[in-house]
Amino acid sequence: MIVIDYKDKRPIYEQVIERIEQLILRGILKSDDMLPSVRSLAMELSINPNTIQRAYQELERLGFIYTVKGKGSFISDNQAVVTQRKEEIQQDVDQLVSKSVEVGIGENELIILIKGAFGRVKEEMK
Amino acid sequence: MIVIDYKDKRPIYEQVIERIEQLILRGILKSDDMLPSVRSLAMELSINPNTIQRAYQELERLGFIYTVKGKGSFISDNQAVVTQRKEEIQQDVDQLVSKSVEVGIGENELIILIKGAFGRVKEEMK
Amino acid sequence: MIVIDYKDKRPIYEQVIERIEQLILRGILKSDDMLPSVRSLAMELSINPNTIQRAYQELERLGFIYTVKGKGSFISDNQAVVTQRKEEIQQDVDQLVSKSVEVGIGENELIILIKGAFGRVKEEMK
Amino acid sequence: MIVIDYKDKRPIYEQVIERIEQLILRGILKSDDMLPSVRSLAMELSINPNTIQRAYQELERLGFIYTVKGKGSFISDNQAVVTQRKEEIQQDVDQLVSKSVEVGIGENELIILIKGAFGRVKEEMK
DNA sequence: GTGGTCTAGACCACA
DNA sequence: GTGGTCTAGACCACA
Repeated sequence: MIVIDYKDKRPIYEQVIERIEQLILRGILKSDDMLPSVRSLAMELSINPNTIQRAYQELERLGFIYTVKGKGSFISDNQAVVTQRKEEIQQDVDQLVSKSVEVGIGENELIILIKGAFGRVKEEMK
Repeated sequence: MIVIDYKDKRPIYEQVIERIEQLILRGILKSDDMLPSVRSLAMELSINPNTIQRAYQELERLGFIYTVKGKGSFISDNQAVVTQRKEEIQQDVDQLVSKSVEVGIGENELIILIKGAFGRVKEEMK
Repeated sequence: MIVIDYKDKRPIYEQVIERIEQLILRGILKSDDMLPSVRSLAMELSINPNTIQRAYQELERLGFIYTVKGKGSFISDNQAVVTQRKEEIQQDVDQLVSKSVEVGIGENELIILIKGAFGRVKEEMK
Repeated sequence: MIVIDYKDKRPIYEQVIERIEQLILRGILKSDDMLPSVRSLAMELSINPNTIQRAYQELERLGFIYTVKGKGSFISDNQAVVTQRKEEIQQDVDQLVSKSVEVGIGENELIILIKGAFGRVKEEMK
């Protein structure tokens, strides 16, 4: 389920986090589902256990998973990811608008770009 | 004109690049204007000349400035920055839309967020 | 495998880049092979790690290697080097022909020079 | 007659040398023609007299001009430039062939590229 | 004066 | 262990 792209510039632990968030978003991992153990996932992906450990710690800090000593790590609440992502999107929108204004792209022009991008996504889904 | 933010996580050389791009975008630096010399800017910002050197070399690679050995560095074409930024915006839009679709934000909802952000920008400018 | 020629006027980092490109071209370094670490290669060649670092970063920018933080640098695609070299050759040919025309060397005369050079290369290979 | 391109990466003195060589090759400057004085050319091009001085010294070293104290600098022999350029071309050909062999471009393929480039030059001249 | 390259060595994030 | 950034300072070519 989780794939590491070594040609991706981001650190591996970030990729692991994002992939797990995606699996939660898509409903593949649901509340109270158990995650693979640090060791088994590290083995499966052929990466250092420390890296998985770090990813899990970060996911716990974000409130997306919880850990029960001696039992393992579990998905805490799939809604939390949605909430956090929505906040990120709000920030992305603000940055995008600032950047657009800087180069003279106005509200209407940007909306056209947005509509175009949605059109493409819909095409792909067919 | 150029300010370094030590709380910013990005490397100093990247901040320098971005600040100079901004000065070009805003028309404060125009074609064939001479940039401060590597050494003088390093002194002014109290950072190492190598760091400025790296920023300038990157700006040259991007085509935003050109360098004449023994003379200095000069703004090459302020239009080049606009063009590159517009390409970045196109990419940002695509990413934003993908991310929105993932959490169930549709076209209309996203456009409302965009309009809101533009409204805020206009308020600030007043 | 990599040799620095201190009599060569070109900077060391450029020589390192070219040598690595050659090793890729000759198939000695293949896709996903790990390059020596910045530090170890620096030690081996008795040059500063920063200089190797610069060479590797340039190779990454050119798309010939990719880097995974904390893991190392790897050959990305040996075909990319061939493609880029072929573009260079096209440019070299154009320049050579312009230069030849300037001194009155025509098509047939230049082709004779080319054939002579190929003859010599074949001799060397025997 | 002489134009400096500040966006050219080569040092200014080299550009001056090349431009003068070109004027000789094209027969615009002929044997014993007087060159402009160091000072007047520096003024005309708005560059440092040291730079012109260096270019003239280099041209003298190459045997393309000669200097008479108190009189000025003169074209020595327009044939000398042709001879030197032909030697350069021989070297360029050797390098080009080596580079071609490295990427698997053979004699026939390279000749086709050469013919193509000559075709383009002829087109331009029409 | 200007930029370009390089050394020596430090500290950081990441695996 | 790995690469990434930065400092301090030297020496070079060029104008």
